[in-house]
Amino acid sequence: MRPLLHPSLDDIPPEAILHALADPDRAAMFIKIMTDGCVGACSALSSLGDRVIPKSSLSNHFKVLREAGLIRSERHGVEVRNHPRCKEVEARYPGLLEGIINAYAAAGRAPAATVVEE
Amino acid sequence: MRPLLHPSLDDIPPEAILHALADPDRAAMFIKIMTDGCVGACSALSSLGDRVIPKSSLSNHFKVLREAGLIRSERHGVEVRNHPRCKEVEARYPGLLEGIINAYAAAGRAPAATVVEE
DNA sequence: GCACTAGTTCCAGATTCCCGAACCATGGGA
DNA sequence: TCCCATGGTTCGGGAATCTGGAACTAGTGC
Repeated sequence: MRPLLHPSLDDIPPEAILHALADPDRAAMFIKIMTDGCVGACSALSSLGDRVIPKSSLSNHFKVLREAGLIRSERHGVEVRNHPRCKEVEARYPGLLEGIINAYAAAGRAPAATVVEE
Repeated sequence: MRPLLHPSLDDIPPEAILHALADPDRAAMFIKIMTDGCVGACSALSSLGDRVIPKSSLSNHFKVLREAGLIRSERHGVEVRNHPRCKEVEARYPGLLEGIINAYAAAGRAPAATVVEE
């Protein structure tokens, strides 16, 4: 089990964030992590509409979000807790997250949410 | 030669725009179209840094941008002119384009530019 | 008609994505 | 202590997507 990577926002190019959030499932996961403040991986499973996302896909989605600097994952015993890194992203790319989250909200796929709070 | 498609912004989900701009080449192309106001496909070829992008790839990139509602392409004789659809995008997804363009600018990959002007 | 330019389409190889199966790590019981 | 359940990761292979060269089309001028 290799350790969880958390690159600095300085090392993350814009396209990594765009690519991570260009997938509706990942975007939904991230929005949930953002609004809830903290989410365990499997807890997210049940909540993404009625579709069931396989564990391996979920795990991979979390990895993509993590390596795009969007979330921070910590192992707590047997489970992993995921926290948003909104403030850091906002500091590096002001307005980016807000624009994206609002876009999903405008498309009726996310609750309208204040972005920068963690 | 099939006709050029220009879907309404209402039919374009946020992920299509994110996906289109998640590619650095496409983003550079779009930023050039945006700042210049209008760009022919082959003119963009020479200007993307020192790398040479094959015509077929360019053509495909333009198609992706077009189908993401980001540009409007018109045939004028032998050449195609591409115009940005910033206003429409902004109306549908406020702040999205600005966030993305500023992010590329913050990463030193685009000139800082005012977004909504066409 | 012919040649030239601008761009598109086709297709095959490379790359990436998806997800089931197998695996690992931790925290309880019995 | 040994086992098992839980929560997650890794592996591997088929599907889907991306890339770019070659061939093609469409317009323009001679």
